Amino acid sequence: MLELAILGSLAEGPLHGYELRRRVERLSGHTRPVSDGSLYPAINRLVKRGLLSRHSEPGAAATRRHVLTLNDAGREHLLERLRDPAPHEITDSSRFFTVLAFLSLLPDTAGQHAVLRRRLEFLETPASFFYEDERPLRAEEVEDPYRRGMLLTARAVNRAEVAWLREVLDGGPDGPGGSGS
Amino acid sequence: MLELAILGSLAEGPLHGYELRRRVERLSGHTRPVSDGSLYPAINRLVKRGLLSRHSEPGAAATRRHVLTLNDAGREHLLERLRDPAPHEITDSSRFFTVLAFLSLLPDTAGQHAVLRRRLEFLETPASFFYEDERPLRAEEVEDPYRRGMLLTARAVNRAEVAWLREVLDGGPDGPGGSGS
DNA sequence: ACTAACATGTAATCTGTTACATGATTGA
DNA sequence: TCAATCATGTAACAGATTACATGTTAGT
Repeated sequence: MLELAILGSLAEGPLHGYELRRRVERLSGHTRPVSDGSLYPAINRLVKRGLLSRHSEPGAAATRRHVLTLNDAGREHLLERLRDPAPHEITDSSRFFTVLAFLSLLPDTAGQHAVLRRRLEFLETPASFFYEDERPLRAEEVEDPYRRGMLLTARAVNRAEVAWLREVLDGGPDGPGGSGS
Repeated sequence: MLELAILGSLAEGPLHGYELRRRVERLSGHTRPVSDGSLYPAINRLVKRGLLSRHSEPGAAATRRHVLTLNDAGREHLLERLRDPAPHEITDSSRFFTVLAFLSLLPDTAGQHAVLRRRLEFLETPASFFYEDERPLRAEEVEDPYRRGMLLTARAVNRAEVAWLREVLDGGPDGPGGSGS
């Protein structure tokens, strides 16, 4: 996931590691710090795979900087990942949000909407959080007050995201269905 | 985090691994599968640390079962973790929800509310998601439609959880402040 | 002199995933 | 007989964290 965030952040322009870290942290609202020990090895993996180019530059205020550029192979790889996210990138909210942050990079609205539809479908699937033994769980039947809170919060989250997705997909100002699938 | 979920699930009664997996998966609304490769090693770590006791039992329909029991040391460890969660267990929603699922195990309302207050304080802290360069980010100024969606969804989530926390902490039917701190 | 921000890395360790490996019972 | 469910584990690998390690520049 860090790798996707790195590739996406570099799609907007070259950055060096230190600045890249800030961009990636901003994606999570600065709630998930990115450590040196995960950032630099991730960068090196991407360079080794030929997705990023690295060239040195005299540091602005300190040691030499390594400016990272997303090359053609990297851009292609990024677009493929965005176009066809893995199941857990649809299912896990924090991963999905990383995909969403860069979804505009896909050149066609149809491709963007296809991803949003997968998320919507997941959110509307019975059998997850709100379901217990094949039937919907009602807040009143959860005796534990904190588990009730989990349920209420999860419902609110679900409703808000579903409403937004529906609006974008067929109620938005661009007209229903976007470019279609 | 898996370990906390295991300890918490066993606090309600002894279980064998296979059943335990289902309980743990239920906590995430069945959106995060727990693999054998994470479950059994985690159980073994907890047994090795002396937090769980394991005794064999003839399997109901298959191989022998290993019934796991949370022992005194395990219960004590669990209560300590619930009473004083690590920073990222307050900050990271999915981790916080795991804590929340078992928070009722803390014997005093004051201790429970202290944890909820930490979460509330975090959610109300400016400088996270909604903030950019020291000032609140407004949805209208986010040009990217998907990033705008992230912001709107995140706000809705935040509002719902803050409302629930405030209600529990000082507007709930138990009266303001619980047992106080 | 010291601290913060800039700047990049490695090593040990932890936690998790996927794939591999085994084996019994129940129902179609 | 074949698939599903029950039941438990290991091995290889991936990814992240913390701590360690180094070095500059700017401000107090």
